[in-house]
Amino acid sequence: MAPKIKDVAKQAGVSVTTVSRVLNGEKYVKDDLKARVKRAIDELGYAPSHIARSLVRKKTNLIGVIVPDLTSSFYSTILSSIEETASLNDYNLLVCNIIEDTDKEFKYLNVFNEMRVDGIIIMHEKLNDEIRAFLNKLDIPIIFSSVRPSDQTFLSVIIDDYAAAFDATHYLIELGHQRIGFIGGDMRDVTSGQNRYIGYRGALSERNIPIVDEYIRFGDYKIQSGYNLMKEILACGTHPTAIFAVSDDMAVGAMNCVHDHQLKVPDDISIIGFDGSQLTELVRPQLSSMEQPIQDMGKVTVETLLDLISGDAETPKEDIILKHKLVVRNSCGPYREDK
Amino acid sequence: MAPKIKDVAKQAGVSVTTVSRVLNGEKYVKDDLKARVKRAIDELGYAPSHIARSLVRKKTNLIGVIVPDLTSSFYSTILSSIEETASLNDYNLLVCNIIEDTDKEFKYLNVFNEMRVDGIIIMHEKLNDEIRAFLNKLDIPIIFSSVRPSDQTFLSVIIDDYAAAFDATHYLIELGHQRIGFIGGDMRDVTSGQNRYIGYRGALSERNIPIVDEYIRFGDYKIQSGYNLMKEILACGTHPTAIFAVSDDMAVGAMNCVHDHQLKVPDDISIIGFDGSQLTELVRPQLSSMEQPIQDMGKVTVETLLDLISGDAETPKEDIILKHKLVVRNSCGPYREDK
DNA sequence: TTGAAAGCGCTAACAG
DNA sequence: CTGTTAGCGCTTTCAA
Repeated sequence: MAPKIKDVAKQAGVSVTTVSRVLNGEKYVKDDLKARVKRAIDELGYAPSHIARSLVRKKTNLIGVIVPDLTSSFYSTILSSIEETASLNDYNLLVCNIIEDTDKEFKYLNVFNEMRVDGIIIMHEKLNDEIRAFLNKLDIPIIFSSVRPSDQTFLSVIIDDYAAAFDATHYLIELGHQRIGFIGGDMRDVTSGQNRYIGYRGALSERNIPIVDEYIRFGDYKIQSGYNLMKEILACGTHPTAIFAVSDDMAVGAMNCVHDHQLKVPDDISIIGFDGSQLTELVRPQLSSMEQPIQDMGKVTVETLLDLISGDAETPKEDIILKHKLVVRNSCGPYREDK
Repeated sequence: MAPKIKDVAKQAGVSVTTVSRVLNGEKYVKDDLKARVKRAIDELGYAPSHIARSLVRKKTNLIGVIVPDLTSSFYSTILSSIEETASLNDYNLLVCNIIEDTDKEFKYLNVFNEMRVDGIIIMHEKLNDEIRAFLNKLDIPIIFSSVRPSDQTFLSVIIDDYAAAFDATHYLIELGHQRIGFIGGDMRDVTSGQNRYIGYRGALSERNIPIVDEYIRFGDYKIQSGYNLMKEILACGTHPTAIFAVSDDMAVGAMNCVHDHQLKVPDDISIIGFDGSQLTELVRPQLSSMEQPIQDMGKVTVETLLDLISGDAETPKEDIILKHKLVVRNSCGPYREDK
């Protein structure tokens, strides 16, 4: 059995209180006692039980994180940033990978509650009623990262998805494209689904470019989905000369589809992605993308959550909007007459 | 403050023991009491404290996981599988992303210890002396996944890296290639560094194909590294007609480099990767790869660790070797005279 | 400066 | 079947 504080006390010939004091770096301990305690700790290889500490301190230094898909380049990167920031602040991550599995999510939320985690980070916005109700009853600070659920009860760290989608589409228009297709997300998602779609339409409307329903498809943000939707779009009579996909994954899927149809990106079809994931630099041609500040998003999410946890007065009441940024690589070219 | 078991007991007019009993699904509780307790739990929105339970049960249902790089396709996939299996068995994951940061790893290992996690999964093999010593003193079950550290103290779930590398190289030879380059890993790593290298050499030797040092480079498994090493190899007078890269990431980097030099895969150079990560199907041409059973590896790792934790007699004393598998896609072609 | 003792929220003998 | 009670390993008054 691992040694306990009592064993250390005995070994050092002091009371447990004194041991506790040196453990917690308190001042009022004479140097010689402190030294004896430290030696005893070393000799016994003692490590304080975080469990016992949590019980009395009512603080676990645990953050529960709900990720939609660990294997996605976007989420794994943001998670990595979350982990880094948490670690820097002496917090640890309990991660749950829910793959569209609502039951699993609910179960984990319950576990987080029982674990008495200090805070919860959620990275998807498809909350069902059961979960929404549960979340509202929970008195654990909750923050959403990269998404905002439809009700405004919780704080979110996001970008302005409407503006970002608008700007991405605008970029394609500026390149001279008129037939611009849209590979969208889930319209049940406000931020990544609806807002990006509206932004796309907004940019076209502003220039009086007709909106062609045939060029517009919705999927699930994944590569395969991008591939399939692109296939449908290519089946249109005169297909678009440019595509705006609302995730890099979908954009890559679309690129692959174009490739498999013996067409060239960007010569035949320009494609712009969204997110700024690692994929952008990994594919050929490299993917231009409307990028979210992924690293920063993770960092800000954790820092804001920690403020929420510590009950800091300065904690923002409104969503935190980070800046998006167009990063041009090689997947978009000017419109060419002959195509 | 969240309600405690005592509150439930009072509300239901029973003792805390009875509440504890229905909480733990014990038999000897009369139905009417059971019903009253359940109602009280609902009314109060009571959730038992995992902290308190852990303290008395001496079991946390926590598994600490050390991942070298969360954003890597290989590790995020295996982590995803680990998470799934753990969740199925009511275990939760504490994840630590160490990015070649030994201090962070040491710190986390200490945290795992203080948290009294029930088991630890480690996915890298570069243990320094300090960490090795710490691990040996720890009396928490530890298992290595996808790697095996040089000393045999701990159990590993791996493939036969020598055989896999041999087979991959052999495949290229069968395609008629004689000038076969090698993009390797870190030679301090026994499994993914040394064994794969020896396997490569073994396959060449078997056919009496001379080993050309110029065609052999070592890196860090990442895309950028593969890119850079390929660049060096292409700078050789007569460059190889085929490349074996010991990670899919490096293989993709090499492919990109070939592409950026206006050469074609596989027409000019064949490339085979290693791992079987998601990247293989995402790039064009799709990458042939010597695949590890990633999903299964995560699953087996957790299941074996759980056996270790429960002290099952059947727990294997020797490393668990899973089967590798060559998956042919479009990145390797037959040797052509004209190239 | 130091220590004794109460208690964090729960489980598990041990009685009844 | 049900309740009393003693801890689990630590922090924290409160006294000394």
